[in-house]
Amino acid sequence: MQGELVIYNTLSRKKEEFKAIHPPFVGMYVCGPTVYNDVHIGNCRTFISFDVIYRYLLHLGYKVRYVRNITDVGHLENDADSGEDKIAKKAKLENLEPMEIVQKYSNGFHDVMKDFNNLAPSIEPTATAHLLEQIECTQQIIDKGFAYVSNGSVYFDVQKFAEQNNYGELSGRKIDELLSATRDNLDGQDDKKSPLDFALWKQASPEHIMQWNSPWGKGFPGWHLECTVMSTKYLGEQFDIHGGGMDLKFPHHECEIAQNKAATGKEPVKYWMHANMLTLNGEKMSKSTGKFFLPAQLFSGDSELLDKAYSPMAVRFFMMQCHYRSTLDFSNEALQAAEKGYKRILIALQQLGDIKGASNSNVDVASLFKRAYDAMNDDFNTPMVVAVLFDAVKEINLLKAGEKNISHEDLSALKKLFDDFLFNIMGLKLENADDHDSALSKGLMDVILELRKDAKSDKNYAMSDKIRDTLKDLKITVKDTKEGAEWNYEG
RNA sequence: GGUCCGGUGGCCGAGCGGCUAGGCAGAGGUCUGCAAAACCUCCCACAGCGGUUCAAAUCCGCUCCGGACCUCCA
Repeated sequence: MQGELVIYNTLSRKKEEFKAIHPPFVGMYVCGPTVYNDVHIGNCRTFISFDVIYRYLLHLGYKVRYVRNITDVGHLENDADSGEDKIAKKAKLENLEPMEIVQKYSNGFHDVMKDFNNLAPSIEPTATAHLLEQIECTQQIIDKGFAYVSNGSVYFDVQKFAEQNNYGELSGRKIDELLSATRDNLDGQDDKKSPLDFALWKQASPEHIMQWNSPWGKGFPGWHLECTVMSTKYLGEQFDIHGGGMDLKFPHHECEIAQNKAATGKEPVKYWMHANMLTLNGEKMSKSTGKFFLPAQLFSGDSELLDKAYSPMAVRFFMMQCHYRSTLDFSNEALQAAEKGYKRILIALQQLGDIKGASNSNVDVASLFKRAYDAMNDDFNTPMVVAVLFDAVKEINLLKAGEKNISHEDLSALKKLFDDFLFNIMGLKLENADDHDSALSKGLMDVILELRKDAKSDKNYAMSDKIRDTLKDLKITVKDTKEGAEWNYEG
């Protein structure tokens, strides 16, 4: 393979060499969305980040089972809240069945994932389809003595668990600190022994629509439980990678570990990975403040905060220019910069097809490959890969200008560099490719450019400029080069 | 309040002890009927103040500023 892959593990707070538990198989679980609303672009960043990770592992030859759940049980705002859950609320608002809400926003989520060219996960389990397993797991934790029944609900006994385990190992929290932080927040938590305890099963009030039978009465599962149950069901009690957004680290992932260890006594996950947030004016995108974009708004430009529309691939490329563990600030200026840069790569790539191989080569393609692999192996450093690709673009332009030579072998290797890293690993794809490549467009453009060429040789520049300007209005750019005129879409 | 991150050139962002990040924007030049593109050159950044070191954007301390989590959240 291509060097050693190193991954930053949140659990150890260090970069660690990646060693699959059962090579060549890799199990990866990523927390998916709760489908009570449209996913916004911040949500998408996490899934794009893990898509790249998934793609790279596949590229390295691993057989990856990628599980990403859909949370279709409506959870409460917090454990003290006894009213409706989010899905039920939304259902009432839109006058739909809760399961219609689930379907509607699941569909929307899938569409958006497709827009961004994310690969589908291997398994996409839903919480409601795993209620039996969740009830079993709850019972198991009760049997082990780490949970208690209280008034029709079941709570995880955090302090009991912490006597023998390090609760807080992932997020770096200490029980005492957590206790002091929540001291003045005790209202409505009478059922719990301690404010730190979290629900495994929650009793449903009669008006609560989404509820199921259980040994403890009618209710619904706690939020953290589904991921514990579905990850171990499909990936085993111990698996390689668990991912999610930074904001899930505590309490969600911490509770998952606790549930797993309480149930099986084993440390469930070898590498915990967390993708950082997308910010807007330096602050996390959030629905409550109204500071966020929906993908649809981004693609249409329909928002006061946007100067124009951006294509899904321009947005994806924009995200590739930042490391997944850093926050990324969203701005028109930054997005436009990414859009232009991406376009430059695509144009160079298109021209790569016209370059002829020579007998000798003074383009060091091997070193470009090495740098790209080194970057990916260093905890998926995509911004570095992008820098390498821009260096490759420069080489292409020099080749085109006849200032460098390349052998046939290196030429196909150079093409492979882009196929591998830009398309297969970073998951970019061509846009408008169909239009540009259609025989009709090509034929028409050939005719038009031929006419323009005639005008030019007659020194009828008024005519040739008119043709160029008119095409410009149609978002087709014509450039005169030594080899004749070239054309491109948009800009 | 507690815990934890981060402050890099006009903008976005890598780097994290010595070696050019990169993109976008800007300036000059080459080329060109003119444009555009491309290429060349320039724009020598690391919040502030101390310290460690032969050497610090990179390590340590303090100060200032921003953010995340501690409740549902990607």
